[in-house]
Amino acid sequence: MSSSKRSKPSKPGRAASISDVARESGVSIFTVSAVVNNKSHVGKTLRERVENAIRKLNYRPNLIARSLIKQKTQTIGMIVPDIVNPFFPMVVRGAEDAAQKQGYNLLLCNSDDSLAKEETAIELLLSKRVDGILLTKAAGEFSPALHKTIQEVNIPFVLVMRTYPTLTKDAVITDDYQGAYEAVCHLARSGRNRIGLISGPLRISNAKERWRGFRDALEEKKLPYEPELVVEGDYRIESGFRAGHALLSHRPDGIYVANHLMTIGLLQAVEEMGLKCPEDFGLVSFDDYPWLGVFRPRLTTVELPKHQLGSEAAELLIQRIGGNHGKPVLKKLLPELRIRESCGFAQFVSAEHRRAAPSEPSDASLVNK
Amino acid sequence: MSSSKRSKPSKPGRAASISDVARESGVSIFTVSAVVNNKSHVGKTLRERVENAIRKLNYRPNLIARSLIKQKTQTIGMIVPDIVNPFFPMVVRGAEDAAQKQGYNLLLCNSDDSLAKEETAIELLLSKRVDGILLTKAAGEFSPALHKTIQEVNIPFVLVMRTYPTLTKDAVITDDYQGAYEAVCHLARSGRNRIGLISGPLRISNAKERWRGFRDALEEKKLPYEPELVVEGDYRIESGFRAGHALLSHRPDGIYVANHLMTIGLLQAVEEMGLKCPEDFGLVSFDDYPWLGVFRPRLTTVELPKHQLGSEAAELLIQRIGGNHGKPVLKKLLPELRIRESCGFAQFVSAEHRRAAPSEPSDASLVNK
DNA sequence: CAGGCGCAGCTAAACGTTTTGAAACACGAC
DNA sequence: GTCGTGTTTCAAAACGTTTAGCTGCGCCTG
Repeated sequence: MSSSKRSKPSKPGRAASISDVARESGVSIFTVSAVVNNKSHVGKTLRERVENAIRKLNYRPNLIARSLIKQKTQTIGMIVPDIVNPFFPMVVRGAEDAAQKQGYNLLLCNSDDSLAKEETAIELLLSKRVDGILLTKAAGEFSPALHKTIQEVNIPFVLVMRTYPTLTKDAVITDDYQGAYEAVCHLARSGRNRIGLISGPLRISNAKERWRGFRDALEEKKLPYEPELVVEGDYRIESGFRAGHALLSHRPDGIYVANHLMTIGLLQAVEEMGLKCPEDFGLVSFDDYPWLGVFRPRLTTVELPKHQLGSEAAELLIQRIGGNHGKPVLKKLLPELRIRESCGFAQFVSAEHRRAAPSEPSDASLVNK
Repeated sequence: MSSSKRSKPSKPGRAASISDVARESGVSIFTVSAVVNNKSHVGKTLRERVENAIRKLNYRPNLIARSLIKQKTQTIGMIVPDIVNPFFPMVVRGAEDAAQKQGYNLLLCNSDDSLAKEETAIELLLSKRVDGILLTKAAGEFSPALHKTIQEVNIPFVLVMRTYPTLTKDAVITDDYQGAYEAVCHLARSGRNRIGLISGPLRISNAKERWRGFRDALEEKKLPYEPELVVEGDYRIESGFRAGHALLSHRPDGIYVANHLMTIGLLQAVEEMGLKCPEDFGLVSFDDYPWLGVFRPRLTTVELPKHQLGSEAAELLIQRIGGNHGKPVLKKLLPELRIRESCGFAQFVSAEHRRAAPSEPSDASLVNK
């Protein structure tokens, strides 16, 4: 056709580019671009010529090139300790839903709570020029260099689920203090007075908060704080098992466990030791999951709004990306005590509690939607 | 300094670019690039000058630009139905581990088993020029246009967990026929002879395979195939619950459930109906999870190598990306029957089974090509 | 001292877009 | 005829890299 001046012959194996379309339809690159991003400035006949060429060549705009010039990748990086920990899939899903809705994609990394992996992941995400990062901090402290990088680099971070003291960044977390406080109060209400705690690693912010809530609730209820009834685990099953053995040997009559995985471990220890819940001790755990429906006794738990955690974090991040600068925000989501059988007295306490806080729809309905 | 010819003044808000480093250290862009990718051609003094400048400016190579010219993004797209379905996190993790190890990242999408979302996701990933796509096909058929695109586009696909008949692409799946077959044989061995099935959606390849395994095992064991004992669910909890009610009303003495989520639903139905497992019926479920340790009775399950599924798929994909063209491969991973209590006769059957099939070391060695 | 050969380093083209500034053209108004 | 005013289209620069091809330069060989 009219390819006299510039006849870049369109490399063989490659996908069609904008200039291929331009050549095919005999217009300039500019016009094709205008059609693709449907600006209004293009005349009807040309527009149709271009659209035909696009269909014919199966042209798909190269978003890498677009990212390069627009300095936006429409991608956000998300770093979680381990997607296999059942807590995180719902958080990631929340983030993905929110991101998706606003035209962003999620680049997912697992840190295994290792500082080295975390650092590698952050560096990589920065190099890939993601528009923002959602970070559930690995246990431990940033290296000074990384800390400085994060503070100075121009892309927004939002901390998810775990705060970090010296970082002036947004964070979306659950009110872990409140959750633990309610859990322990519930144990006390159901008549327990030697209450133990299986805690997460205390250098993780939410473990610390849950510990504080535990301690303050004891104090409030005028119950003793017995150090041998507090065991620090690492949020994994095995540590819950070991902690369970250690703790139960002191015969507490109530236990609050700071996450689900450790509860699984604890329950195995309980069985090995031939103890009964709720007869021998009351139990309140954190996090609710659909499969808890088949546990016996039915576990009383403090449910955290996992999906919301992810979606609010992503929304906040995208706001920042959009240029909303301003003071860092700390958003705390409210947990919800779900009273079932593992503390005994279900009927009585449940009724009392229900009066106080009308039940909200469960997010079990969110599974698999 | 020596910026007489080209003094691009380095935009304010932006991250340092390679030309900033070049200007700072008084060398050409080429030299900086050589240092960054440590080619050997750079002299010691210059190399140090450049390295200092890099540190000083906190330079981080822009991988978007690199991707554009290298025509490689070092990113692979992964589409799963729903990361919240507990089956998938481990698969995703397997893929991420393998990808990570070879310098790739994972862009994660959820399709919710919706064809529309699946199509959108694929189109987006193609536009983002990922180097390859890991796809767990949504239930149902590709649109003709999409099917054509996938076949013709130049980037490799690997199907994960679910095959698709008319697509000549690699696939990594589990041997679902074999798994179901073993599950049902185990039920028969433990004395059950009216065995029911709660199946997944039969238009999903693995549900069909599991159904076939079920049917053939019945035949092999000379047991009747009773249509009212076969209920099709959708792999979700709620459908397992409904299917359980329907199925149990016909009083089977054995049930094989095709996935974990439906098992949870079934168990709720079982309780509502006041039935007992394994006394009233034997149960074999698919997929194993840590929390199954607290279910009573302990469930006999067919475990699928989820992590391996993801990692092998990713490795295969990366091979294809690396230019290994060749006939599409179908890789089937072997499932593993884990006998516990939910069929009764645990001791006896377990011993018998062990004699029949001397235990092999791990299922990594059982991969058939 | 000419010729050849590496080597260190440079220039410039390429990757596929968006976007700026301007050209070409038509149409009225003065 | 001149001037403005749009409208439609274009050419070229920019984004931040990699890399092919080239230039000096020093060193060895004869």
